[in-house]
Amino acid sequence: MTDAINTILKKSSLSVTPGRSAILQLFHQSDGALTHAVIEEKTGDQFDRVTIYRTLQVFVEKGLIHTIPSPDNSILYALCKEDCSEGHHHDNHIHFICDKCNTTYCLDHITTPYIALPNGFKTNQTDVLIKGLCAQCNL
Amino acid sequence: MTDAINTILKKSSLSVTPGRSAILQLFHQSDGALTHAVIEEKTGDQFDRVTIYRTLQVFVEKGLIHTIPSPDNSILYALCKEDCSEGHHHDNHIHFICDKCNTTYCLDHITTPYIALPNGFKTNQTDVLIKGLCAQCNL
DNA sequence: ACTGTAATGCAACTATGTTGCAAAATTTAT
DNA sequence: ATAAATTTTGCAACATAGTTGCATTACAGT
Repeated sequence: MTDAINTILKKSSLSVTPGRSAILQLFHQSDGALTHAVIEEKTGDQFDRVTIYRTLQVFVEKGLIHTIPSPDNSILYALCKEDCSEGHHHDNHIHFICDKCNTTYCLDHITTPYIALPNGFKTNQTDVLIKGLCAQCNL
Repeated sequence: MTDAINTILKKSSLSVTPGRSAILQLFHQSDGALTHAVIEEKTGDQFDRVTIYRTLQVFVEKGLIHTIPSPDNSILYALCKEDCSEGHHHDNHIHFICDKCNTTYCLDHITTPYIALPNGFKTNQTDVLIKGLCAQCNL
């Protein structure tokens, strides 16, 4: 497992450090998106706050994770899929936040719809954020 | 002008104070969404930071303004339209952020599309955030 | 104008995020 | 395997955002 994680890091030409391995592994182990605070907590305060911030920054730059605009304005980070490359994110999928359990899912297989804008407006990127109940909480 | 603003405040059963009038007027004068920092600046530091925070909170509660999830995670506030009522926002329109001038527009006349979710998922609210170039910057 | 209620400003505090720099760890080359 | 060069880390300090309690002040209704 750790080997696979480290291979990903090397592929992105990042040096392998305990912090980066742990954080990337965390992402691969979780369903949903993570906040800085959650990462700090789940890594058991082994790593400095600053290290986590910088690690997340680097991961975003290298196309390993992407940020999700959230309604309560805490930055969410989630794994990118294969087609995200360094510098350019293909982040055209839909994000779903459960009102009950507060988990954020990336619904990768659902792509954002085309939305016609008024004259003169040009779309670069479309983010869709749906709030509601997830399959687990909707039973 | 100020009279019209104060009438709105009274309709929402809010007491009329210089701060509330000024801030609500600011919203009615601007095209796009505003951040706390911008409001603080545009009111010329007449009002305490805390007062502005509390005013925005009250306006959101009363359905006068709504928050917009933004990609850079600064909280944006924008005027609600007629059909927003106390406690329940009908915030199903599209938000557009210009990459160049950074203005955020509420495209009220364009409603969010229906998006089919996986089995078990239930939609409560859909937010759409489009980034690109606005009519002014796309000339 | 007076009184009860609500809003304001101040101070202090928490949370979140950033920057510079020395120490430590990782990588690369030998 | 070792040493040099480069990166990363942790610490300290700082910057920005947002919250809370409380005394003072302003507002609304009579």
